[in-house]
Amino acid sequence: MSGSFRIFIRSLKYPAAMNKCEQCMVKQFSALHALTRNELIRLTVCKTSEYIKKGQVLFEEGEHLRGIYCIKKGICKLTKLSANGREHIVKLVSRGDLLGQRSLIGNEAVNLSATAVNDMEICLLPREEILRSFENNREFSAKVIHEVCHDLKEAHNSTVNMAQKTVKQRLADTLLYLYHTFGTDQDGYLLVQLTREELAGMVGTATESLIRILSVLAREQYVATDGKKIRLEQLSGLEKVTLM
Amino acid sequence: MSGSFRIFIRSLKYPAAMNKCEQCMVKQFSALHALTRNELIRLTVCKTSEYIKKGQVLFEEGEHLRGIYCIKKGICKLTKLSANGREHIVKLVSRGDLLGQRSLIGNEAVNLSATAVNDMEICLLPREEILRSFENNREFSAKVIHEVCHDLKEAHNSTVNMAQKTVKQRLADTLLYLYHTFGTDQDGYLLVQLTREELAGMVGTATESLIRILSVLAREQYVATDGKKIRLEQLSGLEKVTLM
DNA sequence: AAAAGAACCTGACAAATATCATGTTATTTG
DNA sequence: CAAATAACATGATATTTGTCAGGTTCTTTT
Repeated sequence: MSGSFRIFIRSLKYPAAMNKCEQCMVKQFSALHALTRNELIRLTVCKTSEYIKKGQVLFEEGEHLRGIYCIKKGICKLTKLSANGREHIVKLVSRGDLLGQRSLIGNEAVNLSATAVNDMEICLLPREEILRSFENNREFSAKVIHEVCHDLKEAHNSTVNMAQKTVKQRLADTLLYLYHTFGTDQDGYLLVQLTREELAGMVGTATESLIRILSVLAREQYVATDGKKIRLEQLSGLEKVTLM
Repeated sequence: MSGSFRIFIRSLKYPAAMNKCEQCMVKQFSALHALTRNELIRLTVCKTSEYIKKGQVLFEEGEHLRGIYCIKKGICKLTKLSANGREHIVKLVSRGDLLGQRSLIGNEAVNLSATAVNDMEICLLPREEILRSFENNREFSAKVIHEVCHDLKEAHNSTVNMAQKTVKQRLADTLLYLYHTFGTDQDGYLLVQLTREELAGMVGTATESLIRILSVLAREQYVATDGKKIRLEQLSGLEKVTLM
């Protein structure tokens, strides 16, 4: 009781309350949740916040990061340039996700490029500070490792899907993924709006092929499109498509 | 007869020297290298050794492992059954590699099946003991995590390759991988001998397609085949193929 | 509001890959 | 060793996907 009173007083004195890691709601979605109050306070003073415009690049394949990014707002695509010059989207990350843990832990250059899909708000948590918590806070490191392990599992699944499924199946997979991960607006349209080229980059196909097959799914009543907006009409039908 | 009797006596008195983790050379290739003498001694008493015949299954997708496997001898394929019933080979592991770290750390069922590609010798290091070292031995856990991070990077690369490269390019990749990872015999033939079906499972294609394209590479003088044996004739040529 | 550029779409065709059928050669097994 | 089985190989054909070329529509800029 008296504790929360003190906190209230302090937040009056330092009005930039929204920028304090201790009070940031976003951390509850990631390993940062395991950080202690002290660690968060230390982070607050050394982190930097950034606004990233849609289309802007956070970092590119081969760079060395200065820390890990915590996404407060917006969605970001992690891509890799293929030998034939196409941009393959390996993963989408959004509010609450961390970026760059693998490179930090592995002490390597990043393997993927990160580009904002819409306007973003992110914090850069410096390398040294995060590594310190990683060393000293067992719960934090366990969560980070857990996330990496989960990513690895997903990546293996994804590899097999790319190798064994048809474009139509992969598109159905991708649409269901977007639906379940990012949800829909009031009218049932997917909240993430990707260009056809980006969708093709996720599915792993040529843009023309993607457009064609999306319109096949529309003709078959599984989805409805309205410009860039896509609505899934028959989840069960799409799920059947993914299994052939 | 008297020989095996003596061995029997000795194994009672001095539990078979070759089976002591402290003296096992294989560990130098993996994170186990970081274990202390005491940890190794504890492992020696609780680990179990197994001989696995070619074709035998170590574990299957969905199982819960009782620990991690350390491969002393032989090669093992990690596979995943695709929706269309094909067996996709996600990775090959061999002498010195560990198996099941991800599942152990993530505390999940394994995502892949493991099958011996040739006769193997493995040790099962029980879950509790490994987890104890993982908790208490900083160097060990760091190495394990490092390995998982490396696997993740590889898996992402693999996903992009599956999505963006042609079968011919992927086959060239695979052959070069087998060459660099497992080497060749005196005559220059690849040491790992996979069936065409297994090769197809690595490349992610139909067996017939694999056979056809392998023979194209042979016709183009990049490789020479002699039954199951494959020799890479022009590394630089194959490397060019992988880049289109 | 016109112009420019990006995104979207479709047709025609080519290339890559899968599938089915069938035969041959190795390898394993009774 | 013969028989059975698995592995390998190739042709014919169907299907899937990519590429190129030409449009339309939407968005942004001037």
